[in-house]
Amino acid sequence: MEPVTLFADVILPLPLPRLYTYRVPQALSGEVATGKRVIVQFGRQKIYSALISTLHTQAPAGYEAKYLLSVLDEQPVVTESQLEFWKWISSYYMCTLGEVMTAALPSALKLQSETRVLLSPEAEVRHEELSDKEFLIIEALDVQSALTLSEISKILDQKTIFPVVKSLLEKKLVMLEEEIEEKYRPRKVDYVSLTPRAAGEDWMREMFGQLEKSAPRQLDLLMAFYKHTMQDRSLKKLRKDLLLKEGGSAAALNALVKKEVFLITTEAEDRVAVSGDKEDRELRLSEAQEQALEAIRSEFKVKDVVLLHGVTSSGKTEVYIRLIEETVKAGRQVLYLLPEIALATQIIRRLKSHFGGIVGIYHSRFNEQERVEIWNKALSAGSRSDMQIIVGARSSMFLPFSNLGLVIVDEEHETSYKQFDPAPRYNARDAAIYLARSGGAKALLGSATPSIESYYNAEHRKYGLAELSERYGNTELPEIILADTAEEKRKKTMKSHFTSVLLASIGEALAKGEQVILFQNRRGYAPLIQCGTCAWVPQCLHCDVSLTYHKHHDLLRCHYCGYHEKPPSRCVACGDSHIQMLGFGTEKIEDELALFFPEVRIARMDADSTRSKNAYQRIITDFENKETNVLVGTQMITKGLDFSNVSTVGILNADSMLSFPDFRAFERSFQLMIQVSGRSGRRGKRGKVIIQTARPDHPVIAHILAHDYKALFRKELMERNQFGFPPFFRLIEITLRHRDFNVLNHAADVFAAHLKEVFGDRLLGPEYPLIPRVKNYYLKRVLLKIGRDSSVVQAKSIVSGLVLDFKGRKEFSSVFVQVDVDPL
DNA sequence: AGCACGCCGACT
DNA sequence: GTCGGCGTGCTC
Repeated sequence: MEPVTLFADVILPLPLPRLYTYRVPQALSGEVATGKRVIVQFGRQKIYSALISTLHTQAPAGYEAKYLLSVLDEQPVVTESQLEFWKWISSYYMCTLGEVMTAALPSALKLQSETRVLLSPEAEVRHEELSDKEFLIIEALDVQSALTLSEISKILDQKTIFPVVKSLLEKKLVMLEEEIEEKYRPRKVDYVSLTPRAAGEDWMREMFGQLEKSAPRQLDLLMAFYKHTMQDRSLKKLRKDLLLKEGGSAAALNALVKKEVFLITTEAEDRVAVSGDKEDRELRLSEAQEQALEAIRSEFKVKDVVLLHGVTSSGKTEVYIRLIEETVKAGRQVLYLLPEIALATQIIRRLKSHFGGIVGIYHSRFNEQERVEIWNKALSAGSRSDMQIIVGARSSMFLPFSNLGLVIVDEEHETSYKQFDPAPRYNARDAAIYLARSGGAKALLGSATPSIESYYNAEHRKYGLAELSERYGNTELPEIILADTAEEKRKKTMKSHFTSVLLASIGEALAKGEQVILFQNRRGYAPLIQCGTCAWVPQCLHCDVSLTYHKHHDLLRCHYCGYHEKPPSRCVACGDSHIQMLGFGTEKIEDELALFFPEVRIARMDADSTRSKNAYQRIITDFENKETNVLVGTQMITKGLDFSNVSTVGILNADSMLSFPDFRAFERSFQLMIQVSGRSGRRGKRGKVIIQTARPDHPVIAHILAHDYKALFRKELMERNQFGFPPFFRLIEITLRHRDFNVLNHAADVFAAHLKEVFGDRLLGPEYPLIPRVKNYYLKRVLLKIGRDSSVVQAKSIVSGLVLDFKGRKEFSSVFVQVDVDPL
């Protein structure tokens, strides 16, 4: 029978809109399968690892397909249902499958070749025929057998190296090689065991005698080995490094290997081996928690998604643990999503102590090797009890689940669930719901301050709803006190950025040995420095933003591109030396507080102070252990932290949040303030929250005072309906980007005009965003509002078509078009 | 995303 | 004159 030729449509890890078709060589036709990685050549020389999306026998028309070079995997590394999920993300969030693949696969599974230049074996170098540059390369190749293109670029100190390489190729002096290598390497551990010969007692006795006389060090080593294997008879081998640590030298060990006493074997070892120790503490639910749990269970009978609205410190985690337990018992996997994993050590600790070794953690701070191991464990978890529970940040939803039973999205309102850059610009909360549905699993969203969208869905019975309105241990909700900054300014009772009310409360708490959290949603020292005479403000060279002053490094810094410069001693515009600082950030609060309370230990937690790997953990531990008394921080301190001794929380500037120019500003302000407030008061003691504001009668402040989420929800809903925002309308935001201001403006006008033809007044813009220039690119933006009654799918396909058309036009081909579905 | 081809300015 | 800059188009 004539064998049929197979063709594979593959996904390349590149932002390309289509799949590419390769011919499967007969020899590999038994090895290929959907979800396996293959090596392909793409373009003139580059080699990539691509992923097989589909196999078929349809030879492509119009071009000759290249052959696949090899198949990398024995078993698929991506499951069919994952591919399905990838396709959904790519169509819903309007990005390419390659972009999804790039985000989803650990990068150690994505391979790319590097071009290396080698000396040709038949090369006859005649130096007089070489240019200086060619000579430099040949000379370097004498020392080093191969050079990468970037190394050559360094040697020549120039970017364009191809002409030189090309000329060397033509002279047949060098050749090119594409090097690709598997990045994942299992960790190897050496073990020491006895050779079969050494197991015989007579032989061994003789050996002892010999060693005693001539090689005491070797004898010591042998004795150390015996000490362990005697203690535990089942032990046949010892880790080499541990054995050597007990005082043996490598030389002695090698000698014993040579004498055929010891045998060294190498085994692969897990990096992410999880300890199985769990504390089996019995989990006791309060009556309220039991009721919530029951509500969730009964809602799950009729709904796939349930929203758990539980006030701060109502003990949502215990409810989650129960549900996880039930799912695991039923033999299914659980995905527990957290907005930012680095901030969730407390929750992980609790899960680990309850479930032990079946909890796997996956997040961006793990190294590549560890991520591949977790990936592989999850792949095989269907059959084993490994990694039944995965805790992770948004990227963990891309792991290969085979039998997902429950997805928990904790703090579902958090904006960090949305990936902004690069594509795929997905919202992990929404994608998780799709993931759960498609796998027949349930999804549980939890929050003390649900997003308006989720609560709306719950009210309209799209989701089920469960409530937990009582704090655990019956602690009362904190007392909220308003401190009117406008009034205190008038009465001159304010000290810098602190009202007398706040200062008094801080002093009171500290005197009682209690801890204080201060929240200021702005990092740095002063967001603005300004010339007192001419109002000149230093700006970033690459972005249209003013620079923020950071006192610690004495630098003005751009929070968009990282540009920084020394602060000027006099005004650059008028030469006056009267430079003022306006506004304040966490750094300044920390500084000033030290003046009012010189004996108090203050810690600061923001993006600047947690840059190093363990800084975050250290700050938390110090605060937990009461090494520090006051914690000053940005929104970072609102996420998933439980402290038992905090009695007082201060919100330094509520107004800056409320006046943020965005339709979600009120929702976001409410969420942030309620969440920080929730950090105060524990163990039966009522906490206290001081909100500093110049607008004490602001409606959002009133909702916070009353702890009334539903009132905020109603009010917001009315506004959203009136102005055409989610949940009534879906948004698609399209940003155009170009180096040239005029090109950008023209492009934006043309682009918007096209969209307007179709969408009419549902299209807003083009407008400059808040920051109209970032990293030397000018930006312009249009916003598309799609009503609930019209088809989003259709709208998206129209937009995609227009974008493609637009990109095809020569004058605009250099304009970057970025589409963001459901932007935040 | 790379990477090659092709068209214009500052230098041997 | 060419070298080397970057804009444009293609990759199965």
